[in-house]
Amino acid sequence: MSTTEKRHIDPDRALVRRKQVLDAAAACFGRSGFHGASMAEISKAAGMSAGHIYNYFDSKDAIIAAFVEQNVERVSQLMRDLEQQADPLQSMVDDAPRHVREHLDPNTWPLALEISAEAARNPKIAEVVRDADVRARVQFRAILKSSRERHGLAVDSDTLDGLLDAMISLFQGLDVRVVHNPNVNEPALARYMGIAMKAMLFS
Amino acid sequence: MSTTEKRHIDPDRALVRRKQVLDAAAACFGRSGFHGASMAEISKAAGMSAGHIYNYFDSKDAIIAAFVEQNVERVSQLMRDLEQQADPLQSMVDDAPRHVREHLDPNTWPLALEISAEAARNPKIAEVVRDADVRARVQFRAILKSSRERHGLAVDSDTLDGLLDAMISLFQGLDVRVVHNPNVNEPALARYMGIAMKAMLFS
Amino acid sequence: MSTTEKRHIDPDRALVRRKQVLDAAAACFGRSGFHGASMAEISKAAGMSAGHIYNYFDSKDAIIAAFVEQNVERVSQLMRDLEQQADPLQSMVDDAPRHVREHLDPNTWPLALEISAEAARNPKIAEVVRDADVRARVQFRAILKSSRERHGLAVDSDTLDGLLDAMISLFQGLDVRVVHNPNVNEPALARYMGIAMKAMLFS
Amino acid sequence: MSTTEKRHIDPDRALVRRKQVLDAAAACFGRSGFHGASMAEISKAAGMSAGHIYNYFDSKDAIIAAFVEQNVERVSQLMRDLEQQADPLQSMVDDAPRHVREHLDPNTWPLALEISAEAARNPKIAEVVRDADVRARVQFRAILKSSRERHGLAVDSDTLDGLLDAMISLFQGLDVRVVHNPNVNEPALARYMGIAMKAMLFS
DNA sequence: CATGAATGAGGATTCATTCAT
DNA sequence: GATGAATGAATCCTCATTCAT
Repeated sequence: MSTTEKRHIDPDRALVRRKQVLDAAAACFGRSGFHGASMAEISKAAGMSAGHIYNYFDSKDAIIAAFVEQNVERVSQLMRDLEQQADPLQSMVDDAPRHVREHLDPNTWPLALEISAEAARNPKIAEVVRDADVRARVQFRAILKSSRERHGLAVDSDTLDGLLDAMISLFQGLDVRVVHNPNVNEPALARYMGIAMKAMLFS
Repeated sequence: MSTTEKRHIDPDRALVRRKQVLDAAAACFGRSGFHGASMAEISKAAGMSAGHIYNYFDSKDAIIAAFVEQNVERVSQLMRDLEQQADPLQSMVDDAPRHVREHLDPNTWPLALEISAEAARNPKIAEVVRDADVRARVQFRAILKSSRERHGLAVDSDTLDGLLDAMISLFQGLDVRVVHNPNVNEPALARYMGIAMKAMLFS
Repeated sequence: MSTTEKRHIDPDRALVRRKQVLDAAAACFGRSGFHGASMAEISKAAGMSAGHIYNYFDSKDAIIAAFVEQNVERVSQLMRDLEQQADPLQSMVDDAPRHVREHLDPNTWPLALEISAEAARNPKIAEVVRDADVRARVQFRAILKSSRERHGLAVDSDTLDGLLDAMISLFQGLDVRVVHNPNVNEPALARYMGIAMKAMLFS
Repeated sequence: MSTTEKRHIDPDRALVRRKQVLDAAAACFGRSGFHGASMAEISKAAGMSAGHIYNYFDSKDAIIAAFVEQNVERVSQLMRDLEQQADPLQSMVDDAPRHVREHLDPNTWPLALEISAEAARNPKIAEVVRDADVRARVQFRAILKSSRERHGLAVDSDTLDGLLDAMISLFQGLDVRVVHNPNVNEPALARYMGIAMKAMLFS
């Protein structure tokens, strides 16, 4: 998954332009979805002619791919943050409310859903998403392993596999949940999320 | 629940035709997504001319809406099944592996995701989905309430709110998870799902 | 090179429509060239919406290919006519004026040129054109061989090769010539064409 | 002959630049045709920015026109060469094989065809091409006249008209021929070309 | 002189929808 | 009821051309 698509004389300016487009795309994608957002819509939001966008991206699909790549990188950042914690297991439980709040943020979840839905049928996007997932799981697994060892808990492969995916599933479910129930009782939900996490992490 | 779309001479035949279309649509939507599936594709799958479909549905959006409505009803059926159990709380925990398996079935999750993503941007679909969710939560809440009372557990409103959404979130997350990690370790995941559910349901 | 592109319930009507499009295309191609003619232009000339044309042709390129195929078939017809003659060699010489006149017809040559120019860079068209040329040469060669044998002239392979291509070249040159000199002195030209042909055919 | 396109500080440098562009254009036009070659392609081949080309040419059409003009001048050079010969008629016949070889050269004929095809629909190009043709015919006619007089052959206007166009036609046909039959038997063809030329020139 | 970023009109193509039969 | 021919608006994308630097 390439980082720079075209050669430009001034790479900084080009990067700014690419960001402009991706930011505009984020807004449009959130509003209308990948397929609902037209290049015209995106170009207007980016303050740039539609034709010019093609100096920075090969196609609309390339914009979608770049956008997905960018979004998918945020998970790795999360992992790095978690790594810094003294006791990651406890931190996760303690930070549950914050993470819940973030996952319920209406600027985030429509895009997360859109990405997953797209990945479900677009193999190119699926690849991006799955590669990122592999990387994130590797990081997460290492964190869980060392933390659990310190707590004297099991760290066999199956255990880590299950814990890993169950934990992530719990959070990814939030993005879906809020679509179906926008009036979710956040504190109450966070409390139970904490209960579930604690049970899993320390079993 | 907007069922009466058109007037027909023979309502039974009309119903058969509508079902034909919806079944075809299900296949096409699963393969190509709501926007990727064309009316031509659907009409071919339905063994019916494209034009004729418009005798049963006002528009493609109407087909999507009807399809979503139909899909969303399956949750209610689940609730009714659960209601029949002697000890629903324990049944849920015990049945975790089966539910996990079902949610990881590749015939199901792409559509679940597609529906959620569509609901995130199409208000009409959002309404359908949210109405169904309200109804499902009412049913689920009643089941949880009576079961937990029998177990001497708290049944205050906040508790039920949180438990409800956390439980559903956990399962809805599976549909997303499998997209990102198609090689998920199912038994291991099911085990931890069970742990999380048990902790939540009996807290 | 396929003959029927799409399936239609009424093949006759479809054929009429295809012909409509090809006739319109002929006019537009003659006026503006393959690339200069837009689908909008063609559709207007065909009395049919641009979108509808795609029910009969896969793409604009397919229209070009079909058009070329159709044009290229006329040479075979010429060969069949020639075959009927009692003394093909003499007929060719005698009919020189008529053939010259036909090649100078302004409805014909722009398209012949356009086809050759397109074949020079479009491999798909080149194939069509070359296949037709092979077939035409096979027919022409047989005619020349038997006629020359009857006249007691050489019919070795090289002789036929050279005679063949030189004869065709002479006529194909006319299409080019008339572009460069639209005021060509037709009878005078025809006379010298006859001289050249006679010399070649009977050497 | 419209040479003075723009005013430049250093006319020599400008001429060099124009040549750069025309050479690049020749390569691109040969590869992709007039319409297939983009300004971006040409500018890259010319080692010059697309924008800068517009300091030397008013438009892409102006480049095409200049390119055609330049190409079309080569015929005059041929005439001058021919003029130098002791017996031009015999020289033509003798040099037939060389001329055939040159006309079959794949670096030449695609452009000749492209030019003729363009002239068939672009009046501006048609004018350039026809003007050049008039001049070439004047030169050729003078050569033929004096040579034929020396040989005691007819030199009336009609005779020269016919001979002229038939001779040129024969050669222009080669450019077309080779597109349709790339495996042309060159020596055999040259032999028959010689036969035809001899018959015409000395009749 | 020279660049290449930026524009915007125009092109091919798709597709939901209509309607005569 | 049922067809599929027909429409036309909308979409992505290309490219000649301009212009600030």
